[in-house]
Amino acid sequence: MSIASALAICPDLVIVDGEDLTPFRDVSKRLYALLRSYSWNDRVERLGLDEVWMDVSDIIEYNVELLNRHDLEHSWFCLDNKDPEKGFAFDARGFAGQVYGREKVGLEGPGTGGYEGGQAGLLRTKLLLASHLALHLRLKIEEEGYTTACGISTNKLLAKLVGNVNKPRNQTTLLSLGPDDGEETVQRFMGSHQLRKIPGIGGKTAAALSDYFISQSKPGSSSPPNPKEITVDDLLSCPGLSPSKLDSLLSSLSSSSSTGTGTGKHILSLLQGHDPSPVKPARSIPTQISIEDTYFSCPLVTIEQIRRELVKITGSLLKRMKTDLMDDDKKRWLARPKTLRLTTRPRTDPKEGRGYGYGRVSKSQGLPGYVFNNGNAHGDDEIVQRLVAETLLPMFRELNPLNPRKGGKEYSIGLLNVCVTNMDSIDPTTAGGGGSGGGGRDIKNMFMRAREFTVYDPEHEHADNTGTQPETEAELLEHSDVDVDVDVHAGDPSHDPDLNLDMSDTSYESSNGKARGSLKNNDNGDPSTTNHQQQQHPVSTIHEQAQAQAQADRDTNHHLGTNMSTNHYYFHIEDDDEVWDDSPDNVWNHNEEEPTEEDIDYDDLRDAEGMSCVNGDSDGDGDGDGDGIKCPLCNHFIPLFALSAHERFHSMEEFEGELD
DNA sequence: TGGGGTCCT
DNA sequence: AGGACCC
Repeated sequence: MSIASALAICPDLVIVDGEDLTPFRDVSKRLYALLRSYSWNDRVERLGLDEVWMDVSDIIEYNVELLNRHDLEHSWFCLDNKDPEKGFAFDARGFAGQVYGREKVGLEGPGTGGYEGGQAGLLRTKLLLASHLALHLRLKIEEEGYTTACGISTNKLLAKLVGNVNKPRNQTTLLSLGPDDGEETVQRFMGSHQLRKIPGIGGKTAAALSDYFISQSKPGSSSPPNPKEITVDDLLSCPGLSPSKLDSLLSSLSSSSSTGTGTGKHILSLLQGHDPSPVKPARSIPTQISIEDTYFSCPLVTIEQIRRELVKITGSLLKRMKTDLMDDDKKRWLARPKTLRLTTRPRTDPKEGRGYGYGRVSKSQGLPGYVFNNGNAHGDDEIVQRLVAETLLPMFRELNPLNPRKGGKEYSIGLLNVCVTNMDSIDPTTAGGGGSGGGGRDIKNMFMRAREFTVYDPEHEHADNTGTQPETEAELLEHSDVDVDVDVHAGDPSHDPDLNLDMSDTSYESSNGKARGSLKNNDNGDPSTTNHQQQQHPVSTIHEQAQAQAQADRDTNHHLGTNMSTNHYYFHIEDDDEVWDDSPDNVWNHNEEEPTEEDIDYDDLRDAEGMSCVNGDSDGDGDGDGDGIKCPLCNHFIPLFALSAHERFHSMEEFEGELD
């Protein structure tokens, strides 16, 4: 819903100008640092503010060796290969959390493909260990006051997707266990997804694929397929499907996908659950920093308006540069962007709304060196003014050469974005000036928040081929004529012991049934996850926590019926899942006593620096998206940025005696 | 409809 | 410089 239509519905709505994402970034940073501190290989990749993949295959392999199959119940998971005491006890007879595929069985018992069950057994063992590691990490994050969801699998794609299966505050391991089972499980899992749900297949690609499916299925049969509901299975059932066919289908898209796709071949392998992309090593320096503002409902028309906005934006940008590109003391730049980019979106006619990025145009230029001159007494203001006057405004005029159709000398600008990029990075550990005192072993200056995680085995990275048989020479010659083989018959999964743990954020359920939005476990005394117990009984408690949590999840699901969302508060949730259906009951359980205003702690709702949110866009087409909560008082969806304003709104109501 | 990001042409 | 993808 646009702000304009929100205002139409609710004229009293107070709109707060400009979201400040700083609090989100800070939390993100903290949790990312936490996760990173557990990694042995620093392969900890983030996506957005709230997702992380971790490649933990090294940790898993180490711990496979440690397993004592004669006493699985009392296993020890070692978190530090130099300190055997660092770790946690767990029960290796079963998986932690939920499992997709086969029954939920552990390493013992008949027909489990058990501990010594060959390659499949080994993979199962690794996945099982990863599930326990995932639980451990998730509990650590809960100690910080946040909840997560997590997927565990053998590559990033699968881990991310399977993390959605038991969405709120839970984890799921995708059991893909070898030639006899693995591919079946993976294909069954993948096949059930709508095309658009596959990461890497975005709106354009999904539309093209759907069109193709519809064109193919038309002659024969039945009901008119809804493009959005076409599944991977549907598409794969098209007889004529081949990589080259897909290539031509997608050729009109100038480029495809971020996963390095673009080719039909790649898309096909995605559809089969293959994803050779490695978890990228943690990066301390972003490749780009940008600040933008939109003026959708009230386009900027005068050059003076534009100048003022550019000053605001540039001021924030300089601040961001200092927090993200300087060392802790703000003494030294760790990286200097070399390029400055200005992007605008001339407001187009209402009809032309089409793409989300429609009409964006940009210009790049060198970033003047004076930007890095610090220590100025007047602060940044001079720098900002100068940059706007000397660089940004001229760029703007180039971008918007003449006055638009207004007839006069007016602009009509719906968006401004200022970006610094092309980082010239100064390696902190080798930088001349520096801290002799201690190598940069401090990771606290990283960003991140918690969400996805992965684990895989770099050693097998070359066997990219989950997609294509590692067919020796055929592989080498492959590029000569790529298409023919549609049946990218997966390689032997047991060949591919990559583990991929995907941790994704979820929700927080108020533990006492009272609708308080507190994020902190410690605040509301949730007994199952307190620090205290964990320290007192490290061995038994984590397992108990797992059990308790699993039981709690079952209870929750049970008494809530099929709708897991009731009476949950969601804190930063994924974009595309069905958890939210926007019906009012989703957030507020009418069976619960209606809260009075005193019961509602807006600080808590906002807590975590505003991490609370509700997913709005479940169809993934970009509409209705936005983070926020449903107000317990009026049941309206309140975007995060408007939360405090909304709170004020109710206080005013109360003040005026209109409430009640 | 928002305020960011990444990678690939 | 722009497009496609991600949150």
